[in-house]
Amino acid sequence: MRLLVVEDESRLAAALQRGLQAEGFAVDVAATGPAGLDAARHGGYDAMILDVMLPGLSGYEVVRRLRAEEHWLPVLMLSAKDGEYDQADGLDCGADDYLTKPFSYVVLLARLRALLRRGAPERPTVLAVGDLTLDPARRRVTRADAEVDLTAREFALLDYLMRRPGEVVSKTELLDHVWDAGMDTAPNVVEVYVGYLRRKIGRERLETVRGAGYRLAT
Amino acid sequence: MRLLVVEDESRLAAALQRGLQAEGFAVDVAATGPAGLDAARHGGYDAMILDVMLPGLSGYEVVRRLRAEEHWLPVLMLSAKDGEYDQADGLDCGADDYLTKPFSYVVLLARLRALLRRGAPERPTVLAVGDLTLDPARRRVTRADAEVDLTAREFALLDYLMRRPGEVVSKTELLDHVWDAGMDTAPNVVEVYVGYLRRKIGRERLETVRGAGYRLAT
DNA sequence: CGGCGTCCTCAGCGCCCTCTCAGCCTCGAT
DNA sequence: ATCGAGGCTGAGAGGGCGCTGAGGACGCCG
Repeated sequence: MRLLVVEDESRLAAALQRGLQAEGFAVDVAATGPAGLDAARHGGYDAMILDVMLPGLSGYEVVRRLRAEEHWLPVLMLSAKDGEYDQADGLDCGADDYLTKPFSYVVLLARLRALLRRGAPERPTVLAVGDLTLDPARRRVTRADAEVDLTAREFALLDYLMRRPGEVVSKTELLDHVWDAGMDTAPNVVEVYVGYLRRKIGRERLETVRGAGYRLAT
Repeated sequence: MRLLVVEDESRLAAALQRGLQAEGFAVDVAATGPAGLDAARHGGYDAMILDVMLPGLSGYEVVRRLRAEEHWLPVLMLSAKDGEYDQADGLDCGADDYLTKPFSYVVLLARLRALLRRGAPERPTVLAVGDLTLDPARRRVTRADAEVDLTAREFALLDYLMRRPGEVVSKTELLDHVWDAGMDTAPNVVEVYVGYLRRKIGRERLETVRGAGYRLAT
C-alpha cells in the first residue's frame, strides 16, 4: 500500500512517515500544496493524507483540483481548526474523511484503514504517469490528452507497467502477469509488444534496461 | 434544514438523530414504512434518510409511492445488501443516492450534504446519455426525442449499459446481470442483442472493445 | 388452430489480433 | 576493432473473436 502524506510541518510529517512505515505502508511526503497535487496526480498512491494549511495551495484546493481532473484517490484531511464549517468545507471539496488536530495516531490509523478498505470513492482510479493516463474501467488511454487506440494485449501490458512507474520490470515478470502464466510463449512476444506500444505512446516513454527488463519513464 | 430519518433499528436511529442534530439539522425519526411515508408527505422536510428493510412497507415502496404522488424530496437510501441489483433497484424507484451498511458516518454526512446542495430532483429519475434517454419507471426509450421500441431484453441491456456510460462492460458481466446469473446461456446471445440494439439506437453509439466488452459512447 | 412476437441457438464468415520466425541492429566486454 | 549476446522489427500464418441471417421453441392472442 502506497501512501502520500502532504504536510508542511516537517516534524509531524516525519513522525507520520515513520509511524506509517512501521505499519507496512510505503510513504512519500510532500511539503507544499503544488508538490502534493503533482505527486497525487502521477503517483499511483492508494490514499492521501492531506493537511489543510499548506504553502502554495490549500488542502481544499488540492482535493478540488484532483476531483476536477477525475482522480478518485481516497483523501483523509487534517486540520487544526475544528469549527463545523471547516469540516463541511473539506467534505464538500471531495475529501473522504476528516480529522482535526490534535488527533490520536491510533484514530488516524483506524480511519485510514477504513478508507483503504472502502477503496477509491465511486469511480475506479485513473492511472497517470507523465502525460499518459490509463482508465481501467473505460479502457481508455490518452497521451497528452489525445486518445490512443490499443489492442487488448497492448492495454494489459501498459496497465501493468503503469502500476509500477519508474521501476524496472523484467521480461519474465511481464510474461507471468500480462500473458498467461504457464503458457510457454516465447519471451520474444514481450519485445514485440513493447515495440508496438512504443510506436503508440512514444518511443522515449518506455526504456530498455539491458539484461534486466523495461522501465516506464516518469 | 429539516431531515426525516426512517429507520427501525432504534439504536441506529437514535445515533443518527444525535449526530445529525449536532451538525445543526432538525431531525425527526419514523420507525415504520407507513409512518415514514406519512411524515414525508406532510412534513416539509429538506431530505430523507430511508432504510430499505422496514416493517409495514419497504423503503423501495416508500420512495415509489412518494414519487408517484409527485413528491420530489431528496432521498438517501440505506441498505444492508450490497448487490448491484439492489442498488439499481433503489435508484430505479426514485432514490437519489444510496449507501450500503455498514457505512461511515462521515460518508453519510458528505453524501447528505451533496444531496442538499443539489436540491430536490427536478424530474423523476431518467437516465440520459447523449441524445438517448431511458425512463426506468415508464419503460420508455427515446433517441433524439423520437421514441424507440425495445423488447424487454433489449431494454434491460440498454438499461444496464446506460448506468455505466463510457465504461467498458464485459460480456460475462452482462450475462450475469441482464440475463439470469447461473443460466448457462451461450455468450453469443449478448452479441446477438447488441446487434439488435445497434439497429435501433444507432450503430455508432455502442462500441465494441475487442477482447474486453462493449462501451456506450458518451 | 394459426398468426405473431420474443428469445435464443447455431453455423458460417470475415477480419483483426496475436504470436512466431528470421534477420538485422545495438551495446558492452575484451 | 571484433565478437557475441541481447534486443528490435517486418512479414506473415493462424486462429480467436465478433457479427449476422436463418430458424426452432415457446407463449400469447384472436
